[in-house]
Amino acid sequence: MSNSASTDASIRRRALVPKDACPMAMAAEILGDRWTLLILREAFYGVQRYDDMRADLGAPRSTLTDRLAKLVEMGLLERRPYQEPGERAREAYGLSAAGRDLAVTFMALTQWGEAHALKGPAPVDVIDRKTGRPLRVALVDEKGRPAKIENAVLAPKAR
Amino acid sequence: MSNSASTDASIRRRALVPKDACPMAMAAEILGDRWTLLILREAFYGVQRYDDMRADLGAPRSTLTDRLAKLVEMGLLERRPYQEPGERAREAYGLSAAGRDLAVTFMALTQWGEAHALKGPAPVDVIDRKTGRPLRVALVDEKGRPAKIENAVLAPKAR
DNA sequence: CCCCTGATATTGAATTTTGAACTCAGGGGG
DNA sequence: CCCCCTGAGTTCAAAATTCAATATCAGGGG
Repeated sequence: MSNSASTDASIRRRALVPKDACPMAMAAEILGDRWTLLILREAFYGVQRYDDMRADLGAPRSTLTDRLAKLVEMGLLERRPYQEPGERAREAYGLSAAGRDLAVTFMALTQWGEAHALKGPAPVDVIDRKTGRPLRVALVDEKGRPAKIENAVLAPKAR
Repeated sequence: MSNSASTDASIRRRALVPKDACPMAMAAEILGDRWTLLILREAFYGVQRYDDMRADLGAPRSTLTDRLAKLVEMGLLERRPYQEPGERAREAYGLSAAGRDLAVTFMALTQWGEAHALKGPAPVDVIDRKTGRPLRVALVDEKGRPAKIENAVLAPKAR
């Protein structure tokens, strides 16, 4: 993936889209925090309770509380009341629709992490519940045909 | 995308993979920082010079220096000497192979950002240089056939 | 009443980030 | 020689955030 203006030999280059109008930059402002990413990971694994998240992540209490509140406020997580037998009512945290829409992103991150961080396969697969086949994230064109990342270039939208 | 053990009605749930063995968590440790994401975005837009990045991002100098050094150390960016006419030798920062492998992730993030942050289309497209067709990130099975995220479930790998 | 678990808040120390200023490095020009 | 310039990096102190330890609160049960 490269900028299609790369025939310009100058080393000086500014981003094609200013930060304030760039969806990628805006997403980075929301997601650019370690604990935020780790909490969303927990949510994708189906972990919903504060104490379970804390046990899995080793997050400081006030940091976890803060980030969960922010994720709820931003609309990525939602609070869900629950009550276990013999216990009082509490609230769990589940992915909202906007949060669930990050699934592909988190899968892509996982694929990258397998190659470059863990340097080996993850102990879990994502499979298609209907077909049983393993799934991954890839680049496709508008007809769903596979494409190669090496052929991908950025271009201003036709207007 | 859900955990395939979701037939278990208990609200108590721990992540299927411990944080230390999870490629997603490991990637989050590397990428879970606002400036890091914004700098990588710059790199994907082809921006390589310190001063261009600083102008685009408004990053404090010491923060930009720090993150660039870390990205080089982690192997996502590499330093490239350059010299403009009438100027001295300097160093630019370009994506390494590992950095380029984040392209799909950053495209996925962009797609999410379009829907949930910017709430409209980005002013640029990613297109296939060979076909001219716009490209996007999607879920596919191992034969490249499209799959639906709603059918995606996590499952332990067969062993 | 007490105990328990689980969620949130508080406090102070430690760490990180930031804005402002400074430094350094080469090339060019007078 | 000196000065200027741009660009990259450093330093410093103030501001902000994070973190560990502790405190508080909330219901259910005994």
